[in-house]
Order: sequence, then C-alpha cells, then structure tokens
Amino acid sequence: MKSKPTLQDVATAVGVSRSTVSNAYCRPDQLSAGLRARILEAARQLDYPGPNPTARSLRRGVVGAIGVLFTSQLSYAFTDPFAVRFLAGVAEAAERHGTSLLLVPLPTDPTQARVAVENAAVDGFCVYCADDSWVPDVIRRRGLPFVTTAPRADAGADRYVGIDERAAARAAADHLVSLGHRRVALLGDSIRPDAPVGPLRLSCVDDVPHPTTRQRLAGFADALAAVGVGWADLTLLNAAGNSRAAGAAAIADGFVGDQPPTAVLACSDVLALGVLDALADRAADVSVTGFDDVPDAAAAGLTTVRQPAEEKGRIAAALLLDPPAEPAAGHVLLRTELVVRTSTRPVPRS
Amino acid sequence: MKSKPTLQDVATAVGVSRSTVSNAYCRPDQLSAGLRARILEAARQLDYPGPNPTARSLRRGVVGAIGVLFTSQLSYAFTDPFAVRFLAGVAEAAERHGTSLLLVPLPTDPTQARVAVENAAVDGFCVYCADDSWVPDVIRRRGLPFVTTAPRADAGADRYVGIDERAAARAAADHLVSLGHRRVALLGDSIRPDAPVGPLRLSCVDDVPHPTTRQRLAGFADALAAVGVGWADLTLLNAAGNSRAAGAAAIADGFVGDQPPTAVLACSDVLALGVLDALADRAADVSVTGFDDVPDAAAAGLTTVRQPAEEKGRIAAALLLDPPAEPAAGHVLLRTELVVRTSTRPVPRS
DNA sequence: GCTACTCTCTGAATCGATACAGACTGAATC
DNA sequence: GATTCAGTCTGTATCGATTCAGAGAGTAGC
Repeated sequence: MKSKPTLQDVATAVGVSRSTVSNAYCRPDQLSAGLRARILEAARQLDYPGPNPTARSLRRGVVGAIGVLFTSQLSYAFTDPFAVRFLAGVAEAAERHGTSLLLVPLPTDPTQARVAVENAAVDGFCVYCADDSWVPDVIRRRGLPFVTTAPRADAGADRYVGIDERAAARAAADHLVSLGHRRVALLGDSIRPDAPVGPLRLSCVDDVPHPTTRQRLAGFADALAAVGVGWADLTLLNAAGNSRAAGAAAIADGFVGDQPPTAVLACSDVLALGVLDALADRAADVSVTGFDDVPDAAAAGLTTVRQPAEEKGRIAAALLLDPPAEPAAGHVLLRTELVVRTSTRPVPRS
Repeated sequence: MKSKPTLQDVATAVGVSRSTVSNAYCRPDQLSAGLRARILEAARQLDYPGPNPTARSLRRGVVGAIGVLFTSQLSYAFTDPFAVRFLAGVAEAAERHGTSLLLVPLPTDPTQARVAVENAAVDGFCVYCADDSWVPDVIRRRGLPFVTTAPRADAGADRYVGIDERAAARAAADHLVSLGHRRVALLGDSIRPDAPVGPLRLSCVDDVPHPTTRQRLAGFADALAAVGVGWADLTLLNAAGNSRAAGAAAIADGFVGDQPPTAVLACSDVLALGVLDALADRAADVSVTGFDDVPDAAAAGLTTVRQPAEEKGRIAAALLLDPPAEPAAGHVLLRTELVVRTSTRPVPRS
C-alpha cells in the first residue's frame, strides 16, 4: 500500500496471473465475467488506478496523442485568433477520435527545440506554420507521420492541408487595384526578422524567409504588377509579431512623404486590425485588407480573405488520424473567399 | 534499417554497452568526450532519433507533461475566450518549465471519461471547471497532483487557484443596485442543465449544480437581498451553453410581462455580450453586466468583473510544476475588480 | 611498491504493462 | 470412447530505455 499498486499486485491479490488481470482491463472477452468482476473489485480495494498509461504505450507502441507544434512561443499561439480556431478544429477531430493533444513548447534555442520534438510522446505531429526546415527531418527520423499547413518546397510526400496562399492574396490585391489603388503598402509579420519595425527595402520577394508570408506578399505583388506597379514601387512594412499592437506599430512611420500609400494589404487580420486602430487616430482615408477572416474582422468591417480555420484544423487532424488510402488525398487545398466589407473604398480624389 | 533503431543498435554498432549510449545522451559527464562523439555520430548514421520518449518515461517515472481537463467538450474550450486566456497562462508557465501540455478530451459518457483520465500520460492535472466530483477521486487514486480552479467543498487539501466568486459577483450586483435597479434578471449557463432555455423557477440557489455558477448567482442575490429584493423576486434565465448565441437566445423570452427587468446580471462576458447583441434589436434601455472581462468586453463597453485570466493559468501551472513548500501556499485567491463601462446606466424613469 | 583515487565503462535489475502460443477443462459430436 | 472444439487461464518474451553498484585502468602521493 505504500507505493502505487501494479497489475502484479492485483494479480497476486486475486491469485491469478498478470495476463489475466491485463485481459480484465483490455480484453473482457478473454475471461469469464465472474473472474473479471472479482479482479475489478480487488483492484478497487487496492486503489489500483488501472494500467499505467506509459507502460501500456511502450508495450503497444501507440501513445494515443498527437503533437501540435507552433513555431513561435506556445503562449503566443493562444493570442492569435486564427491559431486558436485552427486548434479548435484539431481538437474537434481529436475528440471525435478519442485522441489527446500534446502542445509542445519549442525552446528558442534550435538544439533544445530539436530535443523537444524528439522527446514528445506522440503518434504524429500537426505542424502549424513551422518555417524551420529541421522540423520535418526530426519527425521523419522518428518515423512519425505529420501534417503541415505551411507550403514548403521540400515537403515532398508529406500530408498537407492549406490554401493557395498566393492566389488568395492576389484576390485581395486585385480588389484594391479595381478600386483604383496603386500606391500600396504591404504589411507582414517578420518579413525580415532581423530588420527594424516599419518601412523596409527588399530587392526581391524571394528574400522573405517565412514561406506563408512570402507567398502572400508575392500574391499581392502579382496583382499590382498586372497594372504596372512593380515590386520596387511598393512600400513594405515590417511588423514585429502577429498582433494588433504590432500592426499598429508597424505603420507608425509608414505614411510619411508626399505620396503616402492609399491602401495597406496586410498578411493577417490581426495586423490589419492594428492598422485600423492606428488609422482611427488620423484623418487619412486609407483602405485596409486583412487575411484569415477572424471573428473580430466582421465587427471591424475589415475586408479580408476568408479561409476556413476550424476546417483546416479538422482536416489536419483527420489526415493524421485517419490517413487516406490514396496518397494523393493527403494533399488538401481549401477554398478561400474574398469578403468585401467597409475597410476598402475607392481611392479618394485629392 | 527495416524498423526503427534502438539504443541497443547504436551500442552494438559502436561496440559499447547500452548503458554507455544511454549516458551519451543524458549524462555526458559519465563518459569521455571522444567516445561520446563517436556514439552520436553512429546514431546519426543509423538514423537513430534519440531515446524513445515512452520508454524513458516508464523508466524515469516522469512524463514531462501536465494534463488539462475541461468538463465541456475540448473543442468548446477554444470558443470560450476566458478559457483560451487561461490556457495561454498555463502554456506560458509550462513553456518556461519545459513541460508539455496534454489536452485530454473527455467523452460525455462518464465511464469513458474516467478511463480517459486514467489513461492520460501526465505528471499532474490542471482541472478547469470540473464539476464532476469523480475527477479529483480518479486523479488522487493515480497518485498525481492536481490544481482546481472551481471552488469545491470537498476539494480538501488540493491545490487551488481562484477568486472569491461570490464577493466578486456581489460587486457587480451592488453596482447595479446603486444605479437603482431592483427588477433584475440573473443569467447563467446551465443553471439547471435539464431545464429549457429562458426563464426558470428555482426555489433556492443551492439547487444550482455548477459550483461557479451557483456562487456567482448567490453573490448577485446577496446584493439584491441587501435592498430587500428576495430570491423569489428575481428572474432567472437559463442559457444552453456559454456563448454569445446562447446568451442572446436565453433572453428572447425574458422580457415579457408588464414589469420587465431593467437589468441583466450575466455569469460570464460572452453571455452578456449575447444579451447586448439581442438588445441591439430592441428599444429597451436595459443595463447589462458580465463577468471575466474578456478582450471583446472593452470594445462592447460592457461593465464587468475583471479576473486575471492568464495569471490564473500561470499560477495553476506553477502550483503544479513548482509546488510551494508550505501547503497553505497551495491555495491562491486572486483579486477581482469591477470595471464600469457604458453597458450599465441608472434605471430609466418610465 | 602499495594504497587511494579518479575516470570510464559494463552488467544486471528494473520500470509496468501486453501479446501470443499453448495448457487445461468440460462439453459436444460422431 | 475417441475427437474436436470452445472457453479460460498461464508463462514467457518483449517493448526501449535508465540506474547503480562495481570492474578495470591509469595516476598521484607517500
């Protein structure tokens, strides 16, 4: 009674073998109902809490949990409404499947982060926006399946659920272009992680490290290029983090000069909402678009590109938990939709 | 190369014992640097992903994860902004401690839910609003520590972080009382789970099963009792779920009669916001208070009782991960604050 | 030269279960 | 009466590591 009882203790108490007690728990058909009842009763008496989950996992080779990896700090993930809705979708699918979710915090030090992924007791990973190329490698080495949501050139045969980032972004920019906007600012989180907040020069969109941001910026640029506005003519705004505050801070110095942008294309809704916050203090008539269509976007009248957040999460988890028979079905592309609200208006005539 | 290599495989490849390879990973000081380098190199060659986390956990008796239990569906937790912020706090503390978070979905069937708690591979539990009395029992039987956030009579010696629910609720009600409100409706989620949505008769507040809701309703009633408004004079409104939509739905039939309430005291911000949504369609001047002070409350001008959500989560996790030496320190009561905004006004003279 | 130490490394025990082949029993079949 | 079979239960191998006492080698001190 001193330390926790084990299967063996129950077995000796009842006078049967360990296997039989094990069967009482996970194969009721393998023993008589009477004996099973006696075993369960003895277990109750001994305060035996049931088979040790870790030992079971080791023996069975299955854990019953999937890991979720966020590149940024785990606690930041909860401040990002899109991430939260994605997680809700993952949770829903996991719930239906009777699987737990292991949220693994990744230390900023790459070596430690690697170890964290190696040490996670899971049956697979759901990789949310991992830019770090080592993540797939480490997971593959462990022989575990994983699903990514960010487009990656080297993702190869992996399971993937996402959207056509570039085309979706272009839809937002096309909308602004059709409203007459030509002087446009492109706002993204960590376009260059090393660069300061605010206006930024970049020779080429390929220099953006984060794949999702890169694709969205490229999509924005596509639309503008179609009407003769080149990359060099665009204002790039670097934000430090994906939050309202970061969005507001990024445009603080973005509207100087005699030819300020008439519109801002943001890579996410939270950044766009931050821009709206900041613009509320000014008189300027600036159009703003976001990306994702988070719940607050509607209330703020933000024009944005909607992507199905929960569904993305649900599908990601499903791809992991019930892998499709055909490998081709492992790549899912979701539909996006431009949602036009009041934050975009025709270019004001000055 | 067929199946995943084990520690043993690396050991035989290098020509050393298993123990030495193990030491190479977790006790670098136990072997010479040269040999260690050789072992690590061999591991790389063999594609050995490092010690198996499950086996390690079994041997060490430590998992490196704490479980988070939500009574309602796990996916619902992500739709509740307060729960999300609480989780953010838990995540922050866990992150700092290098511990993972296991989100365990609880099946609605109690027997299966029990099994889910028994099978979770964790070192402790953070129990968010578990009304179910079996939860502490099952966890205790497993010999694991846990922290609760909901007040429970039988919580006994457990670690706990919470607020004085009753006093906090009373502050909101006192405020309304001071504005002259006497005909008041009390709105809560699942005041009686079995009762229909909308107005409800209840002989006594003790009949409310959910402890947090019970305490808040009691606090509301305290303030009104102090000015001579008895329990029987209050309108109780039952909501089905803790969401804006549920809040709006609950008051649909709540304002009939010739003496409709002049104010609504809601047990949560999301319910209160739902009430505001519903009231927006009507002309009535009804004051509304919420509880929690979620992010959207400020924008909506909702008067509410603020409780520190992230801090609650942080402390809950800290209580689990770094248990205080003194047992008395295991019970933490956080401060709350009435935040008066525009949703509460003096009673209109009719 | 001998004792005492420090470094490295090994062997065996152990963590707590599950799986599978087979042993035994009693009943049904021919 | 021998055979077959289903129903129960047991023994043993195994999952993949960690731990700890101790073996052996080299070195320092006296």
